[in-house]
Amino acid sequence: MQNVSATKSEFRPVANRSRVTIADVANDLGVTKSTVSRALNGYPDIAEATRLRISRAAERLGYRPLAHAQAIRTGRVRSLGLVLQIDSEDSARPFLANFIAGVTQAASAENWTVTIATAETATGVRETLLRLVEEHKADGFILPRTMLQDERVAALRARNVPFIMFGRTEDPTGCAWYDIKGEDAMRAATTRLASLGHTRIAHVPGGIEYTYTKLRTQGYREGLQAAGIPFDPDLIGAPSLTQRSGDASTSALLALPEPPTAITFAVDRAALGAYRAAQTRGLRIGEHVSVIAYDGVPEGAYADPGLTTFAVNSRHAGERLASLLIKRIRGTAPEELRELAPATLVERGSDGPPRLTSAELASRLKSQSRI
Amino acid sequence: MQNVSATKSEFRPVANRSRVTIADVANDLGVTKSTVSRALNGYPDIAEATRLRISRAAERLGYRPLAHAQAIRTGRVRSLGLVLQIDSEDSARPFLANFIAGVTQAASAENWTVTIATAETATGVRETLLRLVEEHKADGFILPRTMLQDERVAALRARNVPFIMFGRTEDPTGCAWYDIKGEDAMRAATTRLASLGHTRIAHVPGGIEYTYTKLRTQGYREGLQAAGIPFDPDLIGAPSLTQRSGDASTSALLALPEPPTAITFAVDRAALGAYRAAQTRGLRIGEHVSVIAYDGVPEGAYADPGLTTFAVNSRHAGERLASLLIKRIRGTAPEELRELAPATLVERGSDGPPRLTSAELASRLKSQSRI
DNA sequence: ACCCTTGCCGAAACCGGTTTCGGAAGTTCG
DNA sequence: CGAACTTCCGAAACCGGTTTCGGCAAGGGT
Repeated sequence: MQNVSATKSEFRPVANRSRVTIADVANDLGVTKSTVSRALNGYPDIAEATRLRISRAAERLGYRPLAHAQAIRTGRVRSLGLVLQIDSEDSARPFLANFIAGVTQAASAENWTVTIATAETATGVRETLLRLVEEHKADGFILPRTMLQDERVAALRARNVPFIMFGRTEDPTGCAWYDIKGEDAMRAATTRLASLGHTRIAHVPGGIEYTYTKLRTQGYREGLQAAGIPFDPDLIGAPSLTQRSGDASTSALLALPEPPTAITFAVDRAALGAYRAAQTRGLRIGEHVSVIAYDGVPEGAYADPGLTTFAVNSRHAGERLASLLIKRIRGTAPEELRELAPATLVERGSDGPPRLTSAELASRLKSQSRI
Repeated sequence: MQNVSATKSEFRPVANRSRVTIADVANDLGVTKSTVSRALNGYPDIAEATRLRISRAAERLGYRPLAHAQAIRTGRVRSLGLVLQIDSEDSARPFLANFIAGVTQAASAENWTVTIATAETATGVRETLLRLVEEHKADGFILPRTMLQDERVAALRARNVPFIMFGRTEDPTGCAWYDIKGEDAMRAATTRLASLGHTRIAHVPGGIEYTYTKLRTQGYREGLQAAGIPFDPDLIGAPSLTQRSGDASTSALLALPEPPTAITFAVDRAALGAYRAAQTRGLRIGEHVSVIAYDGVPEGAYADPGLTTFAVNSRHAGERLASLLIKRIRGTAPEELRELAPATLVERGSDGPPRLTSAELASRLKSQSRI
């Protein structure tokens, strides 16, 4: 026997607890491993009485199959993969906890687990994804925040690895997805503002590479059209995902010769920046400037006035994504796994009838900036 | 052959791609599997030349060992477990993304993965933890937010499963940990306020069950003592973790006959509630009421004035926790795996010399409430 | 020249399951 | 009553690795 531990970098399991194996169950009953395995996995060639005896014995002895031992033969580790892109500062934060909770809960319900990884860049995400695929750490993947052209989709599609998107994409072939109808929400937001009497309604989009941004902007334009308001490209603000950039974007819109009296935001966080922009100018949100946003972040409730927004249930999204993905892994065709859910309007105080017309607002802003 | 798929609930892997196995590498070189395995795992009884040949061939053929196939013999799945408690609304949110990023990054660096799960209640967490242990889905666990008496610790200790705490606990036997010295931060916050001239300094603690709360409150009291200010139990506010409860807690403190002119908060979120409380009363944070908090949430930077706080680098915490845990799993004694790191002071505008004495503040508040 | 190490690697068992194959009983049917 | 099916389960191979054991050849000591 050679002394191995000197060079070998890793060693034996700390706890080599005598776990009950399938052989123990078999011995206890005087049957073979294969019978136990088939009984527990619901094969039809096992007598019902035997199946009962076996499952009771397994229960009694506290037998738990080892997922990775099964995996070696079945090729299935019973795990869902989730690779998150965590860039510098901003992004998906607020929902993350709930989203993960949803995913893991639905996975647990089927006795699956979730393998999570992160990367900072898009290519980093791709590499990580491929590493997990290579080592088969997960049987399928959830792809959050899909983009119009998504390299993750391409990579997984090419390798024939099951996946589901949280979001949509340009080329839907072979794609399963769950998504929130952000376009409907933005259309509703716009018509709502129009029926309150607004005619200068702006829109501040989110990150341009994402599919949802295109859809939400599209919804805004549909809303405009439905209300008979002509589209004015000047009223599309700078893309914003954070409070800070939302502030900047709003400020720019208010500096327009014909400033908007209402703004729809693709993202709550950006809308929260509008509060600051308004406050700086002595304007009150919901009176001088109406705002409707999208996401449903908790801070929106505590803003003053409360932010009217279309909330998405990200926990539920996580749950649906997990169970759809499990179905996908089990063989359901992707075309049958496409779900869209509405966002729900949370009416608070940030929208109301225009107190000033665009022209009045403009002159008020101009007089102020002279001070 | 029987038709099985009718009853069996799950079936074959979707993609049975011909992956290259250790046998392929062995055949390619005319050696045996065992030689390849030992060469790749750094056993000393393999000639250096052979090792080189083998590792090059493995590289060339694109061989990646299957973690779960290794696990069946080694008992190690190369995965870290993380069970999060996601309660109703509030809690650990802001750091979560960075924290997870840190954990997964350090794990990836060693070619490990992270298995994540969530539960809503403490007992749910325990059950989930035990399920993961039973099925050996992870080789060890990271326990965030440890409490003075923590049932997770007890459960894992009893089963001899490696773990590391993010935080400390009452009985440290067999425990490894990484933690931020919140007590030092709160002491520094208090002495800082004292040296600015404050004498009525309050403290709003966090969740009482957590170890960190006890430590931070203790730090506050040490700071008081160092400044020669007697401790007044009235100045310990109601425990707060959210903006809303921070508002309430601050309001209660300001209603005191001798209100504090400065407040230390165990948690940023709660401190953000103080802004609201102050605004309602026509008070300005950093002038009439000074505030220093702890955590370093991004919103603090955008508050007006910016929140002075002791920031914790939760990403780095995640990294350290992951690498310490891996060491623990590899056999290092827990006593050698205990790290404490300081929080770093971020000076912004929420603290300053008292503009009013406590008595003046009280009378101003009283006159106001009459209106 | 002989024995004893030592270095290096092959053969085979093993880990904990799943799956194939075939055969012994029991049933059905002509 | 015998042949042909069914039903049900055992034996053994298999999955992709790791680890034990032993043996051969080269090297070293006397």
